[in-house]
Amino acid sequence: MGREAVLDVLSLTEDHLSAEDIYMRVHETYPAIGLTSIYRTLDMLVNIGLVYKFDFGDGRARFELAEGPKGKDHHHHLVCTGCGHIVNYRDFIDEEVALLKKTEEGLSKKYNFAITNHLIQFYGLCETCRKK
Amino acid sequence: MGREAVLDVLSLTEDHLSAEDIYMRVHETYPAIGLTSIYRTLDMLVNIGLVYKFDFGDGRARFELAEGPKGKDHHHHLVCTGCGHIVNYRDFIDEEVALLKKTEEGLSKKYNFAITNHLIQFYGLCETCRKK
DNA sequence: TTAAACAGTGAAAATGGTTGTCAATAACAA
DNA sequence: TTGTTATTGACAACCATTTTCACTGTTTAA
Repeated sequence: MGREAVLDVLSLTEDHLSAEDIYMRVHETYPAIGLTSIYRTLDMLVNIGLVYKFDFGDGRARFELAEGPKGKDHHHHLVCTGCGHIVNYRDFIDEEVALLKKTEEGLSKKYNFAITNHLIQFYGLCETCRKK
Repeated sequence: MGREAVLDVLSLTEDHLSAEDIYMRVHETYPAIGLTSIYRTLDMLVNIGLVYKFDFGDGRARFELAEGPKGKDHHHHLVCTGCGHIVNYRDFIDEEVALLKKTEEGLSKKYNFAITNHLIQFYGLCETCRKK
């Protein structure tokens, strides 16, 4: 089963890998694996909450390990619309999360939603792309 | 030119239309239009900032009119992962935006980004989907 | 032990939103 | 008119993802 292999690959990087990125890395140590299984495994990992699936607008889904039990590694994203580079930032998170929690409660009540997740992303141009 | 037609369609709804949704609606009053032109026009409108492009995870891009000059209609999204229903909420926005602005400044400085945009979405289950 | 039911797998084909190509036409300039 | 350029839509190509399906190994039941 490739579950372990996929989790290993994801735990070794800060990058946001696409399904094919993951496939290629797993393939190195486990050449029998097929792309289909990668998709299947990712789908399953996302469903049980071990992996997050993101869409940064470049036409392919990207994956990252969900943070541990205490939410230690929680972060948000800063996306360069020029080159696609993504920064995981962990500053400001505390304030953001506090506000989000408050907002979440208000929204839950008003719109009768059971909120399970949130997404915060900033878009802009990184230093390099700004100079072009 | 379909620019006006596309903007008209978008200004008449609170929904988040896909390219094909827009195509069908424009087609009613402008049957000569082709889907290619819709994509081209949307691309252009997104580039000049008149339209926002979103991805809510259902495999197709969705579009909405950018808010007016004073940002009067600014809102964030509440997405039901069960049925895909999207709520535009305008409550809590003031606090959120204030914090975002502050965060934006910090991130800009620290990571040397020229931030142009942000995205906030909450995910969960709407009342109907929760009962299933 | 044997056979049937079942779960897991990868290759290949299918799907479907989006993009690219290209010829036709319109708009404009010389 | 003639040449140049910009817009357009039909259609083909693209490509990430999903579906199908045959094949395998494993468990279950008798």
